[in-house]
Amino acid sequence: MQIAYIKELPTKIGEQVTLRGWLYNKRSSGKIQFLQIRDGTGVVQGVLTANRSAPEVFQSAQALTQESSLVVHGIVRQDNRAPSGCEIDITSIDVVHLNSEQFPIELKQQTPQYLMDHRHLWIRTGKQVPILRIRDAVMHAIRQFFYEYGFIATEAPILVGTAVEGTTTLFKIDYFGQPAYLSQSGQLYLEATAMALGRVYWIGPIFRAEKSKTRKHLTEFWMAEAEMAYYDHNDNLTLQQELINYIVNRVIDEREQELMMLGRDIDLLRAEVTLPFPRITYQAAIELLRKKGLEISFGDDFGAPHEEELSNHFGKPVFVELLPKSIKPFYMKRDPSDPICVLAADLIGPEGYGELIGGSQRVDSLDELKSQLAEENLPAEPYEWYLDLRRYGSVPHSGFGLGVERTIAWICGIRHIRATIPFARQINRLYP
RNA sequence: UCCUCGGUAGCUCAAUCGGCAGAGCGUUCGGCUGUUAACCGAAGUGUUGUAGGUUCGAGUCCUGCCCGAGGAGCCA
Repeated sequence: MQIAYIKELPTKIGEQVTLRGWLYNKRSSGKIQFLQIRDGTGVVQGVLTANRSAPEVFQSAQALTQESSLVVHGIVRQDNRAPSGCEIDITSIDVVHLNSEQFPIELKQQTPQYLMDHRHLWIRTGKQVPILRIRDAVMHAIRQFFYEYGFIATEAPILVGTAVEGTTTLFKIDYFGQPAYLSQSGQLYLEATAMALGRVYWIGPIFRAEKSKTRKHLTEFWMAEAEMAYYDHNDNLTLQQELINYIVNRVIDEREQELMMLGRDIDLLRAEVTLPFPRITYQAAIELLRKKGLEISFGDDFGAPHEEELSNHFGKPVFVELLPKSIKPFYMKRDPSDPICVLAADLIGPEGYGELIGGSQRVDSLDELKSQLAEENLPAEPYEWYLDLRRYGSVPHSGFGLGVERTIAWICGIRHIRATIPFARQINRLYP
């Protein structure tokens, strides 16, 4: 008897198969039992009837409890009543582990706190499996995109001695008696690697000790960062929109069933990522927002209502570019035609998912970098290695960072970012 | 750190003006051959977050504290 995964059952109609998984749910009508079996690839309904199944098999099935693990042998049968188009007529069941205690997650509504407290079990149920399968596809699509474009996968350290942007709060740790921090960005290191390898990327964990308490923030999250030698601001934006377009289309191809289980409007998603994405200068965005009655003036950073308004106005991911230097970090290159602004852009996601990407062309001259460090009151010494990149073979270069969890939340159409990662770390959440 | 709302059975919630602590789900038992969060019948389930205060009487009103949710700021 062949071992099969639930996802591939539609191609095995009429065949005898063995499934290895867990009991998701059970419904029984006395002489007929419906067993919802899951194995991580999907859910299928197994059927047992009193007069066709062996009595001992029928009886053992009656004793099964939610989330008990089992190996099921049976024959795949096409059935239009089943959501996946097929069912399995069970011939025998090997119970691997019968749960004697009640499974803590009910297939009903529960509070976010309860579910997050039981995250290790919650991830087995409902929408959590499709979400995590979509996360897998997003991660894979990012790697595939960069691989196809000839980028080199690289790494940046997680333990660092200096802050990248100075402003953001860092997690401080003790490193053999000297202070160290958990990285809030791999960017500076990727700039160095890009000078060695040309075009590089990585997907790595990022740590921010901000006491943010919103649906868009985690204290530990994943960022896909890329850095490209000889790319200018425009090259940067072109690459970014192609990446987003690629990710979304790949996920639709590979995880259409999961998106439908989440009730995602796939046509809308497809329409949102048609190229090119709109581009608006910061200056024009301010004017647009003021025209719409929002309070904001030049030099202000966007708040949530501003992002949402821009997002709704365009109905697509939108680049806001040429932002004031005053609200941006020291490493961004000034716009030669308007030195108040920098050659940077934020990509605001549609449907209110906030900033998906932040990127910029980097300062490439030593003097300029030194003076911008001084402007931010940052000491030069810890950045000497970074300054070296401008002393030896400096070239124009650009890069960006993509927030992986926000991207997943948008693609899934789920409101809160905490469900897009197996174990979210938030201001009041370090367990499980 | 700030603002708003909340904490009652294992879970989700109700409890009118301050007057006997309730229901659904889950669980257990019984019934049902096509259920999709199955359904029907029966049973058990409480330190009302916590510490005080007001009152004949507090889940309900007042104060402090704890915890949570949403949002702000900051950001991806």
